[in-house]
Amino acid sequence: MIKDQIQAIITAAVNKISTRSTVHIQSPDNPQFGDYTTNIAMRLAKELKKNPLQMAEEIAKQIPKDEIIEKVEVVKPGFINFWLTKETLSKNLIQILSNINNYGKSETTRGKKIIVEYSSPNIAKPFTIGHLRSTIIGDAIANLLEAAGWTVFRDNHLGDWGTQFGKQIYAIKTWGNIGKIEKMQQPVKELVRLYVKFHKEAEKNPEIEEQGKIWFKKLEDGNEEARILWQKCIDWSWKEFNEIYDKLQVTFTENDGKGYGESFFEDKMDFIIKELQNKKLLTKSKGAQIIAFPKDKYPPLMILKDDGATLYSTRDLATDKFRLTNSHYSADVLIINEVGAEQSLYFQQLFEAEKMLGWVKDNQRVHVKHGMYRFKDKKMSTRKGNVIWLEEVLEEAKKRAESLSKQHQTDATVSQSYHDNANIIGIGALKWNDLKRSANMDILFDWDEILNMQGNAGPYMQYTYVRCRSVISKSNFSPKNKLPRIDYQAEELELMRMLEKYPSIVESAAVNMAPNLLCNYLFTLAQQYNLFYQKHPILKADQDTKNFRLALTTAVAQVIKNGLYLLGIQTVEKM
RNA sequence: GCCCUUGUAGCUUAACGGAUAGAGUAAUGGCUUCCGGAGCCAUUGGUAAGGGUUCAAUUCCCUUCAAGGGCACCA
Repeated sequence: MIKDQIQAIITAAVNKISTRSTVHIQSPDNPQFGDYTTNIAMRLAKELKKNPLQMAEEIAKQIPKDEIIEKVEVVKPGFINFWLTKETLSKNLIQILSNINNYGKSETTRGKKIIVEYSSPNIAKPFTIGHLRSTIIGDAIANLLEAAGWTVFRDNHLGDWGTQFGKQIYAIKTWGNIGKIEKMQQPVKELVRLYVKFHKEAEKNPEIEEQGKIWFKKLEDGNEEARILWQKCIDWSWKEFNEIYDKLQVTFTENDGKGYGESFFEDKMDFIIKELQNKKLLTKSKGAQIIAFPKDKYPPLMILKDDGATLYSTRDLATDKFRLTNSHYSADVLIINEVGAEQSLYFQQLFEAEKMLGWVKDNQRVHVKHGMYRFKDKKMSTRKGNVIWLEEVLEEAKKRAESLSKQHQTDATVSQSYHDNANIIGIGALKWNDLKRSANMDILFDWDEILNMQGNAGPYMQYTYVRCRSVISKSNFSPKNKLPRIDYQAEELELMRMLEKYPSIVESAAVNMAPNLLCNYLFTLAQQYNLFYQKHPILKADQDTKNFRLALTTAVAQVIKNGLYLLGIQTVEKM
């Protein structure tokens, strides 16, 4: 990509003077400072004890004439700013038109393997707005990494094992009616009701809590009744999950698209315990088996309960062992978990344990954290039955998208296509809202907030795309491999400069695992296009100008569509 | 008690140690001959407080205050 070329040119120039510092280039926010800028002179000036401005001048002199650089400028404290030639921007536009999918891919990450684990809902628990974050963000990150050249494995670490099932089984046996649940439209709702009841009753009577543990032990020991009930819970849950993933258009690649749930590792844990014992990492404490960390870096991590039953940590270790040793992946595969920030400490413990085991190197395990949805007053909690079901949110999303169309509909066809697309637009609004901010921020649960349809919102992006398409469809424009030479308007030039940044934005969103970087970019691009659109006629312009503006519009549309696709957001052709 | 995260306009938020802190929303006032008003333009308004490091701090360090999360038999 062009950014790499600029970087190479400047690095070569700087190396003639000193090789002590690596050159970083960035795109300044303010266009008056050029397309790219570097602060290398100021950093070198310090090391070489020279005047930064002089240093900058010296470096600038070393920069050879190049066909992609129009102008080099040295500014105040010691910035060196670069402008691209119009030919470069124009050629770049043609590249976008010819093949957006391979446009500007980086070679540095090509083929590197990475496992992205996301969504990971729990069986027999509600698929809430909370799980939505992991699903949406994880999916977007996986897409971004793929676009940046990685080989991505998409895994869903289903919570289909654990003490909760002991509780669930006890609850179904005590207060539930299997035949009745079987016939229900939404069996999971009933399972959750029973789960909530369990916790209520357990507060009054601690004996019940014990029963939960006993039944999980039975399940682990292969008790037939326990196994049957457990399997039923899984089947009931999958019915619901499939519907949701379908609506959200989210998919997984591992284990035939179902992901490796915790129960897959049920028979792979003994091996882990043995390895831990052999490496003398297990300590007995209050009857349980724990990993203690040197110098109490972290609190101890429990591996086995006092009754010998496993915990999530045991299963997670088995999961990662599988990933690191299975030939499907590779020993240096990067593993990232998109999981809520409240599990930060746990993941630090887990990663530390894996390092102590000698399994992974630094930075091979990554926890991508996201903040939680919060109510103003109370906390969301499955145990207390205090949740927002995702289905409810998806329904509301659709309703809001529809009602907006009623307010503004101009004719019957627009309205009709709008209703057809209400789902896509509603879900787009929901996804965009989740992706547009840094993931680690908490989101206050508020319908108007999460289903925002105006301004910096999903529909704004989709609308801009639709309008681009509409303009194009009213002409018989088809992309050519040469653009007419015209005098660019300021808004046009700015759009061309922005378009050129797209590949490096995708790369940095991928590397930083931060889809919000792409959202920021796409929104600014759409704003810039809308500004241009209001100011300059396209179809009424003279032939050359019209062709150029149509090419520009097509490129913007391609980038928006491609960008939204990477975010997991669909576009529509009419709305 | 200890640990982690977060404090930016009324509200929701952006900013890779860099240049004049950028948006959305709400409020007010404008803009529909044209390609689509889910839009565009303008105005008002901001880095929690106090120190420090740096040529340069919203960003790094320290203190205080505030919010959220976590700290072994849940995940």
